[in-house]
Amino acid sequence: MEKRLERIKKHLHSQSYKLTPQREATVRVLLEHEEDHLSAEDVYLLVKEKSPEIGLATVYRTLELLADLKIVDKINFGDGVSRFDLRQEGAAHFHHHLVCIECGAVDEIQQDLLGDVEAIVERDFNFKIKDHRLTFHGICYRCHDKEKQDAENEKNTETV
Amino acid sequence: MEKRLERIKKHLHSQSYKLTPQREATVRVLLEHEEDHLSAEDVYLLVKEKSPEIGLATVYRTLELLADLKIVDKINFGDGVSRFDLRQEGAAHFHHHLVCIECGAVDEIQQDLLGDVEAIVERDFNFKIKDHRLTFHGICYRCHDKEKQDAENEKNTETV
DNA sequence: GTTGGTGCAAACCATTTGCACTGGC
DNA sequence: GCCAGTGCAAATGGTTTGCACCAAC
Repeated sequence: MEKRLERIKKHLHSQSYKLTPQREATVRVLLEHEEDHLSAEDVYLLVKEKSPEIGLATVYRTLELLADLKIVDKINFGDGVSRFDLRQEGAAHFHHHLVCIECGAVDEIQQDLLGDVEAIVERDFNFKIKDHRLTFHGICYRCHDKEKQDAENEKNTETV
Repeated sequence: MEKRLERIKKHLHSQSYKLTPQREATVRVLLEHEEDHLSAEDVYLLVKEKSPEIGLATVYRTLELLADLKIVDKINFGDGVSRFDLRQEGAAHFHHHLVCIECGAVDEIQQDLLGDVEAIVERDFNFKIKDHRLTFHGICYRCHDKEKQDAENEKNTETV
């Protein structure tokens, strides 16, 4: 954790930005909630728990800065808020998401699935790919299991 | 064109919605600008050219309705506005986009590239896919060509 | 003392909503 | 007459911005 913070600090310095206490607090929250796809507001509230004096605008400015530096990815699942996701270190590309349309859960797929697809796009469309966004919408394994479970329970109730 | 309008009308009727003049005007704009990835505001302005009395809220409500009925797809390229795209008739899935980070142009890929990827996701993550969003960000062939051209011109100027 | 960064409040802007009105069944 | 649909204006809510202030070099 500290190591990644240190690397982000260097990354900022390399572009003549400072890792101020506010920025550090924001980055720490992101590191501690790496799985969570937090919105700016979410980040703000979590930052505030430890550093109450910090302002919402600063969090927004920090997230924007981090996105510019490609330290985080700004993503959008179509629910009116931007979410921020730490990029895997060394990952050339954005990871993918599975959004559950039942419960809203968002799971991540780190593995690169698009190698072949990208080759096709670059060749057939003469398009130089720099990044991509891939999101699947559907039913996650939890809701899937739950549905089965509910069906079971239903059956048991009937037989009582 | 009329045929598609007719089918959309039937689609609305099948869910007990009417194709009012305002809705028809909105759908016509979408049909006439199928390639353009219009924002709600864009649609509104175009609708207004022919039907000045129409209100912005109505356009929003119509677009929302069309999205609910899966007649259009609501998409988001990360620039703060939702865009609306007519779904190809009979297309089970959303088509893909190539967004140019130089000139902002958005091209479409209709062909289905994700068959294999979807199979992997369904199997490995036990995730029932209902829809997907795939967007590539990079340099389009136009900007690519233009850069080459510019380099050429540069060279010619030098030798003059 | 200049400058990058911050906090606050106000501004912004895409989208949604309340409400009175209307036109077709 | 009822009710879906509409237009307008006001409200909403996430995000950005203006500005005074501060802390570090």
